Amino acid sequence: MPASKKTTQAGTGFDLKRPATINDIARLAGVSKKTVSRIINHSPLVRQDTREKVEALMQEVGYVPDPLARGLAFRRSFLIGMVYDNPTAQFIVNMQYGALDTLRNSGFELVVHPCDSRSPNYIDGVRRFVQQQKLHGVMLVPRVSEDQALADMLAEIDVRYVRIAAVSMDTPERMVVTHDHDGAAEVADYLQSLGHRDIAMITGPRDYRSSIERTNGFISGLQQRGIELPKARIVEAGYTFESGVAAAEKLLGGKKRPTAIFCGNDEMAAGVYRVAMRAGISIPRQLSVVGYDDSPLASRLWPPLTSVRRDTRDTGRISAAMLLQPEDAPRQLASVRPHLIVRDSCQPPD
Amino acid sequence: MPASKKTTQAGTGFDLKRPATINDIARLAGVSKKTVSRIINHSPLVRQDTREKVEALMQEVGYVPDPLARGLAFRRSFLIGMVYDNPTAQFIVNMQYGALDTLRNSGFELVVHPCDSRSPNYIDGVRRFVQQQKLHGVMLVPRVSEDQALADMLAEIDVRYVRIAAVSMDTPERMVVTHDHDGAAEVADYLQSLGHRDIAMITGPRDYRSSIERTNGFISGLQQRGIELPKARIVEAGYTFESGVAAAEKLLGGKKRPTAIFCGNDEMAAGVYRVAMRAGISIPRQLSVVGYDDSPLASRLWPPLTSVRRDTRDTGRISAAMLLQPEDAPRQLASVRPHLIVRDSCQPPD
DNA sequence: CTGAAAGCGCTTACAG
DNA sequence: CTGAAAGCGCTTACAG
Repeated sequence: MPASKKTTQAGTGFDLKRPATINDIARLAGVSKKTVSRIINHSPLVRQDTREKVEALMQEVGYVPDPLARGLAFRRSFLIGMVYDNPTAQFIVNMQYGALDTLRNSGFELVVHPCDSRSPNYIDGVRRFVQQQKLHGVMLVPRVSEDQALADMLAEIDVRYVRIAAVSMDTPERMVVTHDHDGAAEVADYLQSLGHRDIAMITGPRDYRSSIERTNGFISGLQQRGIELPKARIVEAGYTFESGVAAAEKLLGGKKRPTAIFCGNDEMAAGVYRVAMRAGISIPRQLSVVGYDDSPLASRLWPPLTSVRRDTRDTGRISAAMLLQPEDAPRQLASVRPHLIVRDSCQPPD
Repeated sequence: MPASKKTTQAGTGFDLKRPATINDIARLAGVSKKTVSRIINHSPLVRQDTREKVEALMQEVGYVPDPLARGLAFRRSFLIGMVYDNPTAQFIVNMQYGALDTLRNSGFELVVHPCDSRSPNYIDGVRRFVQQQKLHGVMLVPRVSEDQALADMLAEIDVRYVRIAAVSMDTPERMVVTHDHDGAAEVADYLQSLGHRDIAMITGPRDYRSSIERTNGFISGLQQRGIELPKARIVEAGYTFESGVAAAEKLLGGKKRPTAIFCGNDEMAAGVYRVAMRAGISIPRQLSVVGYDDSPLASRLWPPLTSVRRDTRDTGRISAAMLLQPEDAPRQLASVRPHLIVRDSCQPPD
């Protein structure tokens, strides 16, 4: 079956079986292909009426420039890469949706590249990916976004990138900052306002910047309200459900239990729920719990989990938009702010 | 900063700043570029020693053919598209991981394309995506995989595709079948073996093939064991948590409650948990529950949910592999079989 | 088994 | 503001 074109090409007497090329447009419009090229690339060096005539023709014929040919000539493809190392599924998918929101109808497409940042040569893998595909730009999602060696490599091969991270760690035009410090501080505020004084925290791994920021934000938020978070009340875990279970067992197995626990993400909060359930500790009556991420899991749990929402889709949108901006665009750091979603997992202590 | 090559190119005296091209290889090897091209494309028409010499050189220089140039000449890119319409995040992500498992080091990359199959012109959107990018092939994930109009469009524009679906609905080389009927039948077996007789089901939407197969598989599985599933015990929902809640309220609000409920997916099972929790109905003591998907949610819930696992990552792997096979490869239908994962959400009825 | 010529559909560099 | 020539890095079609 031959490739066929649905578009009616009435008026031009033009009805090829194959897709139109820049040559067809040039011939039909009676201009050189260079002029058509200028119009494709939004060069200002085209007379207004010429531009309009050619654009009308392209519309009518359904002409779209071939990204492979353009990519070959430009020495750069029309692909945006998204590089990440195993965040939760919902986070990845939201980031992809967000990026695609801005890529849609831009002529760019999204190529996904999960990788294992603990593997010794993962940076080489990313380099091959970027260079072979001649990517137009790369989105770096936590936690690979925090790897300075990766960023250095990308700078060295001269490819644009955007890093999504809890705090700024690069030039402004390369950063989207998620302010995890503030999200955690808001939790501190909230728990204090409910009257909690003996509070604990289950943190993510200490080599994740998000984890450091959430921990420090929580500690300093409490401090500002006159509450100390003793070392013994801070347990490090691995951002996973299972590690949350283990951490909760430590915190809830002692003689004196905290009245509230803040978890570095929802998965670990689910671990706290599990332990509380098994131990017959009632949430929120005997124990208040707060998570971070506001994943779907938060509202599936019982009682529904109070959690810090991050607008991941929006983060993806913004990141992709930064990569599409012209090189000489005003360079400013982008921000996405977290905010607390209150559900039923907290109440004042007895 | 100039693009740089890390690879040492000792021995050849070859050390360009730019990546090597087919011309460099040809010149250095003392053969024509056509011969190099033959080697790249694994043509048999090359003498063994020529091949070895050139391949060694390519290795040494770190030469990789430019996919943009190859794509332009072939009139087909080295991109695989994945088209889907809003399944759960974990399902999408696993499918992507699976596809990337087989694409890794193949020279192909994965381009993602979520879409809204209820939108009137979504098929047009997919067509533009496929044609503009000159995709090498397309993976169709449920439920868009069930849309015959979409498949027809792809066949018409002559692009390879693979449909992932509950049953075969296309030529064998275009199908990966997930046998949802059998998965549901296994649940029927299991519940019957526990002694349940008054059983209910919450189904997905009736216009999803997966939903139809799971429902029919469950009904006929029960029938084979001598158990009828009355119409009143079948409630249709929307594969979402909220719709699961609503369906569970219907089933659990009546005078005589079923002793077991099979849900078309885990999200709806979580809805049953929610209603049972609120109504003080104990799972599994007073009510057994089974889900489908074996999502992470299944093991986060309390009690952990018995569910049907589908090997989604494997499905992705197989689907991508089918798209990479040569056109003339043996064409046979691929299968992925579901199986029941027993946890703590079921027990014999009182 | 190997190669010289032409072409894929665009853009860059230069000229006017 | 517009265009003719050369080139991006490959493959196809043809010839030997």
